[in-house]
Amino acid sequence: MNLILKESKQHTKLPVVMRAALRLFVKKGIHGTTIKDIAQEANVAEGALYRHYKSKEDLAWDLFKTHLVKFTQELEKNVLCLADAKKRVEQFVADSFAAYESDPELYTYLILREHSELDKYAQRFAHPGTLVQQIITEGQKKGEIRSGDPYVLGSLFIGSIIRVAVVKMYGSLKKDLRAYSNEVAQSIWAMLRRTRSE
Amino acid sequence: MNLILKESKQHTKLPVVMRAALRLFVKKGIHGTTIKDIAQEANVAEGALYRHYKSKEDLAWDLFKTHLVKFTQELEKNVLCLADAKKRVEQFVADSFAAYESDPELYTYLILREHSELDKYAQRFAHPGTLVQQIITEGQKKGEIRSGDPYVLGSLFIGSIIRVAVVKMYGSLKKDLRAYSNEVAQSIWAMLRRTRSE
Amino acid sequence: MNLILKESKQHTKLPVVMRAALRLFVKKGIHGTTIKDIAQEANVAEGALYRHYKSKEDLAWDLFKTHLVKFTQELEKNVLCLADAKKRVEQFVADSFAAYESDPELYTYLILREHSELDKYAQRFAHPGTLVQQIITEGQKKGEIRSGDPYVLGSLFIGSIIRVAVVKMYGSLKKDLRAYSNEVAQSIWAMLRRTRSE
Amino acid sequence: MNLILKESKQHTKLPVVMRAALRLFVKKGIHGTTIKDIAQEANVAEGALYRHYKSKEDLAWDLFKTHLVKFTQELEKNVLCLADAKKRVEQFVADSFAAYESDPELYTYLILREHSELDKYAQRFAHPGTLVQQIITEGQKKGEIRSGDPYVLGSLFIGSIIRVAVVKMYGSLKKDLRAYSNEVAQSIWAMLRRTRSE
DNA sequence: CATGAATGAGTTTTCATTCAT
DNA sequence: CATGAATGAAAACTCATTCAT
Repeated sequence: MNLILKESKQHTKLPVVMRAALRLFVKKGIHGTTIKDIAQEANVAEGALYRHYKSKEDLAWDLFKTHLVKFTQELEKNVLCLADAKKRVEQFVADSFAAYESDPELYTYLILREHSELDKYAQRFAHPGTLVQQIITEGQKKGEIRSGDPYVLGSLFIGSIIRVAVVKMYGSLKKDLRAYSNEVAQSIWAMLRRTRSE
Repeated sequence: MNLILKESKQHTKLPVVMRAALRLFVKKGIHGTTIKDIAQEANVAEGALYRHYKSKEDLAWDLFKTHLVKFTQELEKNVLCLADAKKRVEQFVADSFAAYESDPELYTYLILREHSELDKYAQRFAHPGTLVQQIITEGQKKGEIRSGDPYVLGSLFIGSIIRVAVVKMYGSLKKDLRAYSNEVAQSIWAMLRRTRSE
Repeated sequence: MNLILKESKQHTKLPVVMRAALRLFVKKGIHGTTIKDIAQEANVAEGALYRHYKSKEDLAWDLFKTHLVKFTQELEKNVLCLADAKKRVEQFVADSFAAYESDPELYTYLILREHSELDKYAQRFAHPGTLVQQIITEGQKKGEIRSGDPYVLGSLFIGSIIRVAVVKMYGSLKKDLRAYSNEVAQSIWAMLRRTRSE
Repeated sequence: MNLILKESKQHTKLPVVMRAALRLFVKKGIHGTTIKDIAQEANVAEGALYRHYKSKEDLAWDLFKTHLVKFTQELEKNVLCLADAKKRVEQFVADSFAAYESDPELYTYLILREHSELDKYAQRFAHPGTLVQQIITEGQKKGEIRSGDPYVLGSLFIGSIIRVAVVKMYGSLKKDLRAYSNEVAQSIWAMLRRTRSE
């Protein structure tokens, strides 16, 4: 039986080695995690990892890319079918928080790594930031979203979401993130919407 | 002559070794930077670093702690003397962006703090998040800021600021961050302020 | 194949790395021996040592402790079954010299224990000195051994044995130490036994 | 004022740096003691040591040689003027213990180092072992001391003395060593003297 | 296909010694 | 002469990767 690709029982979808690596990457960082650490956590021999991943970096990158791409695609699918900018924001927030709660470890990894070594590679791929830019520029064209540098508006949008997840991760927020979806979406919308004064 | 603690010419205040380490930590990460790298960048021998820092981790942590504490204190000094919540938000944003522009390398380091260890220790020290909590809870008491979980509101507040800086750092924002202070502050305020409907 | 724990051919019982370390520790001292030295002497890579020993100190201490404990246990087994104090002394000396000749390198290491740290730890373990105290106090109770501070008598006992081994080690004694067992035992007994005058 | 050669106040005769080095050498071994350690203990700059000693090894060796030679000469002066073997043994023991008590740190150093790196150099110089050999061979010629390998007899003689000092050093003997002089000398003599049966 | 001991290059760290002040 | 920062060579130690079993 293939020990490496066997799906771990505790969560859906991640092979045991990926799960082990993920847990450790989140806890100690990619560089701070050794192959030996991963092998022990996964109850697998060190050498076995190399049958499936070219290197530790490969594993880290694969884990990052695969799930960021997947998440981005789901987000696009759910968001772009909506016409209304406000609805899009609400959907984006709801999906993001739902994704976080479906696998906090995984999304913590995607979020934390977003500011790091992996970032430079990430630029090449579709990621939620791209979708946010699209929501904003289309919303501005339609007069739903106020004028302003789309990167600034996008930062308020994405920064808010990321930070809520980070604070949850550090334990200051006790409830399931989905409980905050509406409040957060309304707040973000308050920052983005066109006001009378415009 | 003390080569290590001598202030580097290119920026205010940072000793040459700190400056070199900072530059490399931001570019390649703490783990990705070797002692040899730092020594070369600073034009000193490797061993010289150990006269001033117990280890590389010690240097990284010292760099982080010292400046985060300093920044937090300045922020508190400038913000808490203001009574009005809106003014406080404006001052907080303005100071944050001014700080970033005074030394983008340093503030990038403080923001990214890639090393998860740092976060753990960071909990023990005052940091801007604490101040944000204070602004929000005091504002709520005085009826200036809308009700809601202070950690959620704080996340929207701080997340927005951090993200703007990160996006600037990656090059998507071309202007000096101070040019965005007012816009960002107003956006954050739009989201925090008590609305008629309450 | 485990190169480290594989028993070396030249002597009984010691893994090759232990043997190599032992030889070098005796010749050049613990501090004077480098990991590289040991690795070369044992024909393994430097890194290989760390799979089995946490550090050089760990190896040195393990080598010391393991064999001192083992030697002490054998000594106790052979000595305490004898009732007569004189017989016990004879057995102690004979066993000590036999042990030395079975592996002069190893027993030289145990005797020299140059590393003062070792002594500190050594206090926690049973060692031949403890047995000597027992022989003396029991002998005094039974009137076989003269009165006097047991630590003084024990020093005469153990000091004599150690010194004979040291002198042999330095080359001044040519014969196998076992050839001197009887003479040394009788001499020690002459120092310990109760005399008429008491 | 010369800080290095200035005699320390706490004991007679040793310059402060020697005293500091001695204390540390005894506590942590020569290799375990760094120049920085010595400089701190002596309240002197690191570089200052090199004005008086070529190197740390030089200092260690100088400390060893000077005092071992001096002690040996005093011992010879006091012992060789006596004709009687028994008297010589008594004098030897008394002088040895008196020396130890006059400066336990120094004599501990001489004794401990006797089994170590310094030993190989020590062979070139007169040391107490040589005197012991002389006492024994002359005593055998005159029929005062029993026959037997002089190195064996010498080992019993010297080993006993050294061990008593070591045990005192480790704290098991509470009284001043001079209180044991007579007992130890008589014991050694009991073992060396010619018996009727010969 | 799994194992885990061994490798060895790369890193961190130490510290005796030098030397500018 | 004293100082102590700097040097740099030599250690100690780490760990991704390989490979014999």
